[in-house]
Amino acid sequence: MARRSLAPNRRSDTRERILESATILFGTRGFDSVSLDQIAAEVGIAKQSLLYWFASKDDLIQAVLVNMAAELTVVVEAAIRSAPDMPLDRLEAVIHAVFRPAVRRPALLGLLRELSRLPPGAAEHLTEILNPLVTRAGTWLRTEMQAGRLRQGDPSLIIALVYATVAGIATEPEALRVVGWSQDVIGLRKLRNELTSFLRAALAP
Amino acid sequence: MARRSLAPNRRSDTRERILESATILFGTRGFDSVSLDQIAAEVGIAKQSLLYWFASKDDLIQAVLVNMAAELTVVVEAAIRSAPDMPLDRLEAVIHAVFRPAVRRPALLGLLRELSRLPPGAAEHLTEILNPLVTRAGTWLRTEMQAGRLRQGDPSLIIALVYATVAGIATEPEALRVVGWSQDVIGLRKLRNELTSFLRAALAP
DNA sequence: ACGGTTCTCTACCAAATGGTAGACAATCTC
DNA sequence: GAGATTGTCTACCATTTGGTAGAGAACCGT
Repeated sequence: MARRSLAPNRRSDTRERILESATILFGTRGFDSVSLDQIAAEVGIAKQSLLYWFASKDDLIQAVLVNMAAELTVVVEAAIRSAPDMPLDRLEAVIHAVFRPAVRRPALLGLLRELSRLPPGAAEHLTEILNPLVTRAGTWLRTEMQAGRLRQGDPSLIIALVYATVAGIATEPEALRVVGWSQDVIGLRKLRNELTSFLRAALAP
Repeated sequence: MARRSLAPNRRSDTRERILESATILFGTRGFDSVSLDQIAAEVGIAKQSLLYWFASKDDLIQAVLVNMAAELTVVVEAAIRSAPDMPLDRLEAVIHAVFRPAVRRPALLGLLRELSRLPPGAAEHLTEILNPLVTRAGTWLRTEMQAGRLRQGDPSLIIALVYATVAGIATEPEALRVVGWSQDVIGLRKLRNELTSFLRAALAP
């Protein structure tokens, strides 16, 4: 076995490799559908090595979720900071920023969806992490609405609607396949443009 | 056991009770996360009685999916037929019709989402059933766009976007909870109104 | 009344699952 | 160089899973 010949110690990156594989598998197939053996096989280690880094499957799930939340917030915050001031343009910038990682790594938003399936309380930690982002978006929407630069509406529900649209598009390739969409470069650009047009129209005053 | 005292024969409705429980469980928690034992327990029968009606778990899944597709098409077709002629009003009528079953039985749209998780090919049958509905919606959108009564865009992707929005809202109570939404009568009405406003704005010319 | 059909059940089973115990080797500390 | 630490592994284990075999009760047609 190739791995055997490597020095096993010395600051192994095993933990991160496990997180990466687990993110993809959990995000695309769901927590219950993916076994520790599968993840270990994907990484190329024994299950017990995995359990050395994460004491239990629940531990691994938590770590994967925290990781994903951090990654998402980084992407979104960066996009917000370097975005133009007009709300619709800013929205489009964020979508542009999120679109590539979202479509190329559907697991990220897929994990967010999996939250509903976690035993109640297990997602508390996550919502705490994501809450600042959500409340910031809420107040921002509110002020822009009052300034007449966005359509009037309930900011909280608007957030949920935008999220549902983006997450749905990113995580349900099957639905896109049914309507005859092709996942190539052209298709991706068309999809992104249609998504931004859709949301611009939905939010324009 | 109470059930024991009933006559076991005589046109039992066991099959439908199994389908109903399986729909709810599969739709809300996913296929892999629900065991036959759980479904049987929910129905109040032994697992082997379940396996008498459905030869395997895959059989049960297929039956549940076909059932769901039929139910959805009935609701949608009925709403379309008894709807006004202007496209935005018609859309709103369909949403009104779908909204109650969708939110009160998230399992229906949840099942649709689960399709992505099925082994490739297992969903073929379903897409065949739903395809007529999708293509009809596509041609309808196209003609309305040409008549200038809807915003221009790619009809197929518009369908996917609308579906993503509705399905996401209906199947992710967790996301709504995060933005502080409450699932009571008032909340439901507010959500429905916001959803229709959102989609009207997104599709208006 | 009685043989076949329908329906539900108990008793198992092999495979997969999450997890424990502990051996063993490379490395670090001193 | 000795001993502790770190990281990976093999060998198990109890439980759960989807599924089989087959018994037996209630009903049906004749």
